[in-house]
Amino acid sequence: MIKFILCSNNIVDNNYSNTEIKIKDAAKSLFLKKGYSATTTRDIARESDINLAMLNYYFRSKRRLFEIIMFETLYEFLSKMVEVYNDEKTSLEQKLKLCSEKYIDMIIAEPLLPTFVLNELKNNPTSFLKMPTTKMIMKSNFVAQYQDGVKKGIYRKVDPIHFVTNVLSVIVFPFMCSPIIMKIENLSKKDFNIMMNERKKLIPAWIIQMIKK
Amino acid sequence: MIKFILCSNNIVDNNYSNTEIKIKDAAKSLFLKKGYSATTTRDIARESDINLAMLNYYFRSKRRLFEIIMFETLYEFLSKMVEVYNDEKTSLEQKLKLCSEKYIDMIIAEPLLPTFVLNELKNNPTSFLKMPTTKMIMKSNFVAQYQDGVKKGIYRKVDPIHFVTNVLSVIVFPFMCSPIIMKIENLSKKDFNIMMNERKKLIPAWIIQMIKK
DNA sequence: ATATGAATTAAACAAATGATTAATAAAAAA
DNA sequence: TTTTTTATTAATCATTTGTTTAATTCATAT
Repeated sequence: MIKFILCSNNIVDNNYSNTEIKIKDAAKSLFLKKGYSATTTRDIARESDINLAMLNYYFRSKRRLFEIIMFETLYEFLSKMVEVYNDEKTSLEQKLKLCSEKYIDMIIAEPLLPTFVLNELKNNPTSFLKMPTTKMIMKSNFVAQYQDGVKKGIYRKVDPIHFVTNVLSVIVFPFMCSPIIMKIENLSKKDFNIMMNERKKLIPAWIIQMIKK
Repeated sequence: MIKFILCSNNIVDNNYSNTEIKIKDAAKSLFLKKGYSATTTRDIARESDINLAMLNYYFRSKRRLFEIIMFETLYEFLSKMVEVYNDEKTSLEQKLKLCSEKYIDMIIAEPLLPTFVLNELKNNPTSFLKMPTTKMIMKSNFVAQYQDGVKKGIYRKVDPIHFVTNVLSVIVFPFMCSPIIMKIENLSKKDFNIMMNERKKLIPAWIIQMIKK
């Protein structure tokens, strides 16, 4: 029998088996590290310490297992993002600070995620299409507050998509370059994370300077 | 007999055969589109319209073919980058304008390159290690000019690695998000490129605002 | 024209891979 | 307990994949 769950650390009622989680956790780890094609079903079976046949028993195929993991990962990630963007109580500047902190923490916890997602997305943009949260970003309180600032003459006017793109760029891209940055600056993984943590304070200031008149 | 050449559009003396180029061009296109693992030798043979055995005849293995292509691609890309950074005649602000224009043009011409490189790099950082140009960026005229501006009190002081990272982030990252941006903004590929071309002018201004006191 | 080496081809090989099967063990329901 | 459903296992299948081989064609130099 095949069952569906959102993710291993989920609140929803779970009567799923233990091996099902073991498979998903191992598969997610391997997919993130090596990508879809380079990960074999035997890799997953070995890593999760289950019998190879169990993968097909629970998930029917490697492709389906991948799609479930991709969906859940995206959903979890985007949900957390939208959360900050839509907080009614915080100002734009507070949001910038909050999302820098939160996103950097999130990516430090799962540094392979951005490259993985953007890479797999390129071949199969449909996964993202299904995400309800995707389009919400441009209609978020965050964007509204920026546009409000433009109206009031506080901020320079520019298409909000540029604004949002810039914020995400300076937050996410450095992680995708981590191998390069670590190499040219001779940093350990720990050093690199310190550098990223520095950026939590720097990024909000940079963005404000970028948009302030 | 196996011969080595830098790239198909190279100046160096070429007595390489036609099929060798055909293989490399097809392989590069496929590797960029699907990644190393998802690309099969038969894919490459079909795309380049050569016999499967010719791949091993000229390049000995898929892995070696990939590494040659990766090296050449990186070399070409980084060379062009360093070129702008080290121009003695231009000011920092001019360099910002020039590199925005040049890099955006480069990536529009080969939009899959950044994601491909950063993704494959994650598994195999050695390819980048071999690049002589990598470390040069931090010792470039570009960085020196920024630090000079800091000394003169014109620019805010921050570790140059942050400065360089930010510039590259706002230039490159949007391309890596192109599927997402196109989706949430309902853009065609053409529209997206128009948006990227807009950024050629915007980015230098943003960066200056970011660093100027 | 002929001989020699390079280029090309079709066929095949061995290993890897996604998936299935049939038998067995464990758990749940009767 | 017995029966029935669910979970697990080892073995196997059919393709796919990277690579090689042996034969053949092509080009060039003698």
